[in-house]
Amino acid sequence: MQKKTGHRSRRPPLRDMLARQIETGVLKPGSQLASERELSEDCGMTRVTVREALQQLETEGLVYRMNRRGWFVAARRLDYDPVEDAGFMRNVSRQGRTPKTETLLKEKMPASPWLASHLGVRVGAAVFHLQRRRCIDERPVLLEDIFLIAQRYPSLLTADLDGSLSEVLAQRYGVRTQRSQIVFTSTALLGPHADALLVSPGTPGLLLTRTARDSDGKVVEFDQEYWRHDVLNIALTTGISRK
Amino acid sequence: MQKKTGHRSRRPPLRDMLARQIETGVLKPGSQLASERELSEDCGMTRVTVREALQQLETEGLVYRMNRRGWFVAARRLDYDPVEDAGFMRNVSRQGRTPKTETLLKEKMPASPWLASHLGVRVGAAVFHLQRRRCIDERPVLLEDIFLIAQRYPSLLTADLDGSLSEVLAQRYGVRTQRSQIVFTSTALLGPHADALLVSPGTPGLLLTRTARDSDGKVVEFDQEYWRHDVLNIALTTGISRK
DNA sequence: CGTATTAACTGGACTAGACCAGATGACGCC
DNA sequence: GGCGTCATCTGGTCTAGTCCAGTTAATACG
Repeated sequence: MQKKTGHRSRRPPLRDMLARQIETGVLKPGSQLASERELSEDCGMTRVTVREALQQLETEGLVYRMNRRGWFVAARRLDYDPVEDAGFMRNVSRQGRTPKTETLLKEKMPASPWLASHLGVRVGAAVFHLQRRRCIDERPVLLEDIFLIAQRYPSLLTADLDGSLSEVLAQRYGVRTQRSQIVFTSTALLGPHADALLVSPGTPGLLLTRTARDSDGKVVEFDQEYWRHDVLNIALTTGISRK
Repeated sequence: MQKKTGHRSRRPPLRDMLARQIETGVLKPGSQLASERELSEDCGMTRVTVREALQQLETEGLVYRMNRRGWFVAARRLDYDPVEDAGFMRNVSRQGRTPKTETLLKEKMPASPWLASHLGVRVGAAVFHLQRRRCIDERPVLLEDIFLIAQRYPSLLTADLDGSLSEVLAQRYGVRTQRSQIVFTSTALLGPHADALLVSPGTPGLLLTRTARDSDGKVVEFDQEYWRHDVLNIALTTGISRK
């Protein structure tokens, strides 16, 4: 009449072993694990079984993989406060890490129906599309697509966009965000997003959608950020009184 | 010199097929998919491959499984605003769904070092521990562990705890939350949490940790909520001006 | 008629291989 | 010294099974 003992036999022995080694610091953040084949030989199990254990640890956020390079121990998560948003660059350096931004794409395009509804313009209106990849300590963690109403920001694409976009908007155009609507959804990273973040398609991820508006309620920017799921803690303080 | 065509062969045909059927409404929310074995025969692939496709859809949040019962199409996600938190019961019914709460456990226990630091009491102090499971439309979506300083709430465990806890605290003890500190972390649902939510261990999940304080800064409650990852959208509006 | 048994499901875990494709570094050629 | 080639790493995908453990519904028994 055993209820918890042994009845699942020895299901997660590799997971537990690695988890322990990571938590006790035997395996250090950023270091590479042994290859799947080595682990399977050492533990006397199939590669399929090893992969299951690793995928488990991946969804726990303890390890991550780089596409055909191997498995690595995950670093400490970044705290992100969507309410008191300090901007990526500032937030990352404040936590003792090294941020980097690459602009992968900047283009002018006509608004699709979906985009038009988010930006509050008519379908087909000219829209700037920026795609940026951001890294922490040289590791890609986030791919973002930013959409702006082209007419509001003449010759925006000639500006340096590797820093803070909101600073550019404020200094060159006098536009300031007053209110942001933010939605977080857990999702999977697929196709191009997975490629750009050096993860394999299907890895868990976090989608942050942000609509920023100025004091007139006009859309300043519409933003979709695809994060690796193991990089971020969303931390916020709700304050003041409420009824 | 094909770059995207065929080079990964026909990798996600089943995933795509099911995703299309779900998005176009051929498969309706809550309905059960064909069994893994059936799918593998129909599509001429191994069960391993079928499972990979299903797991992919699971981390996307399009389908979910119940532990040896089968795979089902996921329902619409719930919007949750941590800032304007209306409470689980009210929030769920407001969105046209049916909430339910079960209290699985209520006990008095001594504070571990970890708990003590979160509650601001000394190690070993008496603490109430409540464990509740909450459902939407009869489906378990959330398991929460609540910890309270026992001394603040005499005979709390005799109260009805299947409703709003904050109402009980307000009405019986005059204690009101003024400020909450909230952290969201994506994680995996393991062991007891997975069992209670009828998911298989290792499924992606969302951990919400909340520390609620009153106007004196004293801890009202400390709370850990394990959510199924596919149930929730975290939606909030950051407002008012900031520099 | 109700209850207990059981058979036919479901997914969960695992073995033992195969071949493909991107990443990397050693090596040799110019 | 610099550059291209190529063998050998890595994980990614897949086949064809096996056995185990809960779930469920049909069935037979009292």
